Amino acid sequence: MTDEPATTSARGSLSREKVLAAAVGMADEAGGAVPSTRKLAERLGVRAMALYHHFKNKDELLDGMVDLVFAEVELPEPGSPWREGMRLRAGSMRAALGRHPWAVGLMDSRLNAGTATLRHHDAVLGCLREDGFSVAGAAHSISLLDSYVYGFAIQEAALPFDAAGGDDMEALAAGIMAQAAEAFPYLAEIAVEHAMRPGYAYGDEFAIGLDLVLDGMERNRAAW
Amino acid sequence: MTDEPATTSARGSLSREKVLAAAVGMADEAGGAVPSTRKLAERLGVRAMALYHHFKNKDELLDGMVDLVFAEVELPEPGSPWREGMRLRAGSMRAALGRHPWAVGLMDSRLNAGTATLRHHDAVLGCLREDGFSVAGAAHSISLLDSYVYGFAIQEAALPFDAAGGDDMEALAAGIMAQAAEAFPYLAEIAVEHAMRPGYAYGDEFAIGLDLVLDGMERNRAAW
DNA sequence: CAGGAAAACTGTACGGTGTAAAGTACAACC
DNA sequence: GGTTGTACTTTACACCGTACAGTTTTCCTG
Repeated sequence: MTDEPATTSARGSLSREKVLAAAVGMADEAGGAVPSTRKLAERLGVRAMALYHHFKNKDELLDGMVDLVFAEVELPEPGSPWREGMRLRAGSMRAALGRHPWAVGLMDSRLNAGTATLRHHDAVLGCLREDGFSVAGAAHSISLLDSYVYGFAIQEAALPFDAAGGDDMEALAAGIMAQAAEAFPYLAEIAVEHAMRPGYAYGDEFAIGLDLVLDGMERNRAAW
Repeated sequence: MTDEPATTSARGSLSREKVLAAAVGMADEAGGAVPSTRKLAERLGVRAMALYHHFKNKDELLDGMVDLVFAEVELPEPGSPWREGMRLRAGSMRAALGRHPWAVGLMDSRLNAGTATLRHHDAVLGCLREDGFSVAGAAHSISLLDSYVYGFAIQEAALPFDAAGGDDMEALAAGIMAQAAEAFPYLAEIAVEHAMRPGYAYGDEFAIGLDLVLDGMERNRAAW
């Protein structure tokens, strides 16, 4: 008379993939935070320590989650022009990090790259190499592009709640004003004349900076 | 009768500044991690809860630590040419983040900017505005530059131990090779022909990307 | 089919974290 | 002297990751 057929949990109910999917789902719901092992286990109808049968430790779980995010990023099609490829993957990466803001602070710090991560970097590199970039030029380009995309994602994720502009922005600006309006005249200026303007959305800056970077790459491609 | 504090841990031995200085020092020693409230208190010869008399909570302490890092960043001198100013502050910011790697993941996520932080941003903005950038152009430039500098710092901080190149790099490359040498040909190529070459140091990429960005700003300055 | 080994999951526990709440000692002012 | 306020301590709670030692369940072998 084992009392509960209610909450499933057959022996083989768990798996690396299911755990990762649940973890990503919970992190997405929570916004910026990865769930604790106990909460994650509870969601899966299991005790916390059961997770450790599929992951050596939490770090390994985070590695898997990050790899799942990389897997969502669209890669340049083989043979496509480098500029299109780079724009596609940069936009897609930003979108993925927007969907999974908890991943922004994790993408870089993972030491053990998963296969989706490696495939990702290999594809980006390949797109550049096959369209005329030297090895060194591709290295410069990747460093620059990754820095820009990650850095932008971080700043975007740090915005007060959403990047659509509006009341949050005004609240922030009001806070700055309150502290010292005249002490920081240029901050005040940009707040009033730029960030608080009706159609403003910080996200629009992404394409502007990206185009500038891509232009620079184009100009240096031959010399590098 | 102006008695001096005879006992080591006199009543007024603690202060906001001393706590912050100790916290930054401990974080620097530890490398990537901010100390716990208990460890920090122990270092200060005090119990953990004493800290809460000077900071509302740990987040406020982190705000203060980040502001201290911003205070270390050199600002463009008033009236200096924008390109020099931007190069100075970008390099100085990267250096500061190199000295305080624990700050890299914190700079952005702080909601309450301190006065050094506000002064920093105001000075950078001012340098651009006074040298011919429009409000919008300055906004584009700041977004781009900050994204690049933060993003680069993050990637640099995530490198296995130090950015000087050498054995760590080879170990990493060996790991990739072990996983799938021929599956990721471009990764293999760049590892062998670029990253593992004797004089290589990832830090050198910083100036390359920065110059490209500054060139782009120069080119767009009038149009923005 | 028996039985044993391996795999999957649980129970309990430990040392760590941030911090709420209440208590204690001391300084300064009425 | 008494009051009040400040600086600090004590204690406690809820939560975290995870080591370690069970307890099943499954599956392979004889």
